[in-house]
Parts: sequence; structure tokens; C-alpha cells
Amino acid sequence: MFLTSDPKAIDLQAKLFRGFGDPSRLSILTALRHGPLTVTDILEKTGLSQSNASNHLACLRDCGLVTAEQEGRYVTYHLSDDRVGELLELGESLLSDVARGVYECTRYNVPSAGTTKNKAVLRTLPK
Amino acid sequence: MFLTSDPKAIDLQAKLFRGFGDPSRLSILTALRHGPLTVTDILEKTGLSQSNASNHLACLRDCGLVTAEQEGRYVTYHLSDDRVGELLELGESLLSDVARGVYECTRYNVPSAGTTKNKAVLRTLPK
DNA sequence: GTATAATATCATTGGTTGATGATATGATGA
DNA sequence: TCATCATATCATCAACCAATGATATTATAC
Repeated sequence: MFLTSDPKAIDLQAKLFRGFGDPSRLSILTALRHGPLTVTDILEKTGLSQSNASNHLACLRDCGLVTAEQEGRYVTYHLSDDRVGELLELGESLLSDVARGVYECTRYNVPSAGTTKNKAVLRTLPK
Repeated sequence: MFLTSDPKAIDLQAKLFRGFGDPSRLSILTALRHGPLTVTDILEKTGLSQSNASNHLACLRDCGLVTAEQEGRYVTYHLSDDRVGELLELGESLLSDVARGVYECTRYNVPSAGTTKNKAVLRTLPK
């Protein structure tokens, strides 16, 4: 057996996709798609709580998906690379054709954006 | 406050990206990138255990990212849409520029592909 | 029919993650 | 200096997910 490619590269790439795979982070990235925004703007647009957004922004910043600039009292965030936006776009496009399947897939679920009130999970439906 | 876009769409899109955000699933998708493969082929290429691969294949199938065809005793899987491959490619390209940041991001971690022996997690480093 | 190879299903469980709430830091203006 | 606004940090804990191992199903060959 020889592996498709370096498992470490796979792990890293999976981690990269996870950056996009959380509703809070994804809503932040989506909000930034049309231009830079202040944290305050992000809070307004996404409806996330302050500390939640700040935690995720730190994560996105560490991962290199967004960059931050202090401007007076405010900090302005923007997407770090055009490919981040392209990935969002491609995901959106793909989703438009596979949405039903994704919706019905019961192996995993995402938490509802910004809240703890998660949907009931339907793991294993009896045949 | 008005939200960037339908939270339900965000949740779904996040769920889609999660399809790519697990090392086992990602290694399967990557293995399929150069053409259709039998489950047995996938096991060989990825090193995943049979039941683990089968579980993830079911998930990818449900989500519409791959399709399956029975051929005799074997089942052949292939990517369902060109955009799946494009997403992998774009992710790879982006990773080549942000890999260090992703590696060092400590907010979340992926399990090592196909095994339970996970790396130690370094959640919160003291300043 | 029986045996065997290929794949699928599913319950269990340990480790991980994300939201929260409290607190800390930093920047500006009075 | 103090007050206040903007943002960051961090510990806690409930919820979730993925690997495993056992078992079931399906297909072929004999």
C-alpha cells in the first residue's frame, strides 16, 4: 500500500477546509467578501456575539485567511487572498447543485450560526 | 442588524465545506481526483480501515460529492462534479501560501487521517 | 445450495470544538 | 487623569463527531 499523498499535507488541507466549515467563521468570511469591514460591522452583519466573533477572527487570522489592520480604535479585517473569495464562490456554486443531498446527510451537522440552540440531530434513521 | 445572507444557506455551505474538512473524507476525494476507483482501491491508496472508509463513503454519497456504481462484486466511486476537483485544487493552491499559519493555528485540530492516535493538542499557550 | 470476497450498517465511546460569560487590554477624547 | 468605546483573551462545559469492532448484506464462483 502506498498513500495517495503525504498524510501530513492531507491533514493540513483538511484543517484549511475546516476554516470554512464552521457557520460562524463562514459568515465572517462571507461578510468580508465584498470588502474590508470593522469588527463592529462584522458583528452587525453576522449577528454573532462579540466574544464569539473575536475568537473566530483570531482563528482566521492565525490561519492566514484574513488580515487585520488597526485603524484608530477600530480594527479592519479583510480577506487575505483572492483565492479565499474564489473558494467561497465555488462552494456556493457547487452547493446550488448538491444542496438537497447536503441537507439530508445525517452523518454530521453544523451548529446553527452564532447560537447554541442546535437542531435536533437525526443520526440513524431506522429503515 | 440585517444578516449577510440567509443563515440557513450559510449553515448548508458550512456543512458542504465540512465534507472536505475531515482527513479521511479528504483523502478519499483526493484519491478519486484522477479517476474512478473501487472501494478496494480506495482502501489501498488511503490506508483507511474498511468500515471507516465505508462510513465516509456513505456520507460523501449522501452529500452528493461522489457517486457510486455497482460493477460486479465491486462498487466504483467517482467524483460527482468537476467543481469538487476544482475545490480540491483551489484548496491546495491556497494552502501552499498559508500552510504555516494553518499549521500553527491552535483553535482547532484535525485528527490524523485514519487513526486514533491524535497529536497532542496545544490549545492555549501561555503568553 | 455453500463458501467466500466485497461492501455496508450501526452502536459505542473517547476526544474535540464552539458558545458563553467574565475579564483584560488598548485607544480616544474630555 | 478618568471614562468609555472597541476589541481580545481565556476557562468552562455541553454537544458533537469520527474510529472502531462486530455484524449484516450482496455478489460471484463452485
